[in-house]
Amino acid sequence: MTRPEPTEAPRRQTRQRSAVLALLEQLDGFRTAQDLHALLRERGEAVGLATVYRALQALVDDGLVDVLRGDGEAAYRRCSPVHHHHLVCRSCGRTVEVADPPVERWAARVAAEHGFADVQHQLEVFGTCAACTTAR
Amino acid sequence: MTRPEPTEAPRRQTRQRSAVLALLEQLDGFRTAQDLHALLRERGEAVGLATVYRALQALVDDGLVDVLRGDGEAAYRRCSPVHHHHLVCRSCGRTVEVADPPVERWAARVAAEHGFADVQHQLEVFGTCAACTTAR
DNA sequence: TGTGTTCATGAGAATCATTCTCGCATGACT
DNA sequence: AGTCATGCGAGAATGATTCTCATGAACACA
Ligand SMILES: [Zn+2]
Ligand SMILES: [Zn+2]
Ligand SMILES: [Zn+2]
Ligand SMILES: [Zn+2]
Repeated sequence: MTRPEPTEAPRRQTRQRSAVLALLEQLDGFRTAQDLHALLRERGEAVGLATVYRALQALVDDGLVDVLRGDGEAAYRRCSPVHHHHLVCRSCGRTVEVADPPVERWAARVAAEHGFADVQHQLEVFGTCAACTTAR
Repeated sequence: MTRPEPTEAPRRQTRQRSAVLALLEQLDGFRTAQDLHALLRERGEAVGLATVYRALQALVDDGLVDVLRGDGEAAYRRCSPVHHHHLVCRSCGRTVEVADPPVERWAARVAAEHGFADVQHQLEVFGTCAACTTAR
């Protein structure tokens, strides 16, 4: 998924980056950069919007955060570093990480059958969680 | 995937919409709206950019075209109306439609296990096609 | 702890795809 | 042909993301 990164770029520890990561740790769903920016401001840990974007990008590069590109804006979530997919509530954003070994093999096989190399895949499942279903 | 559409909106046939669909029929990969707009202009079949976007949106609504949201811009491709996924060359855009019954069942099952309803999923496989691999 | 080098920050401008506005043109139907 | 709802196009507007660049802060080292 991520490249081998021969030159591990040094990452400087700052209040802002810590704040972004700490906030993500407390949330259990995907959130947009703008949402996170607003939340940080509410909590007094003000961080510039551009910096939020930069911090998120760095976290994504480091494999600590997953990004989901929906219709308009991208959403970010603190995730485990092992390969997995998501089951996302399209109403409240609540997310469950799910693994599926079969689809991993399937993707590799079907790609090989068609002569494709350097294969990646993306799989996301969307639905309405139990809480949101009963709440309506 | 698509909503029940109680009032099937009538779709008026115009030169522009026909041109967009005809162009898509000739291409075998995903193309952005801007690309299609440029191609139409080159071929003399000039169509306004806003109209290209509107035509594509209509085609998507009608299930004739699939849309792929990459990093920045959305890409469109004439596709068969039956449910399927894509194997896309990340270099030249060439695309193969692939079906995978197992993942359909898996998605439904894992969603149910977690209490999620009204489930959808999106699965795309990216790679470098044989032609692009040898060409480099 | 002081000092210098280097990278990070942030406010606002810039970018860029997409959508909206609105006056005019053109399909569909009688 | 006549009516009328729709579609068209040029340009403005929108909105998320990125860039600019002067200032501030981390970090390595003495
Ligand atoms: Zn929910
Ligand atoms: Zn996977
Ligand atoms: Zn290719
Ligand atoms: Zn499927």
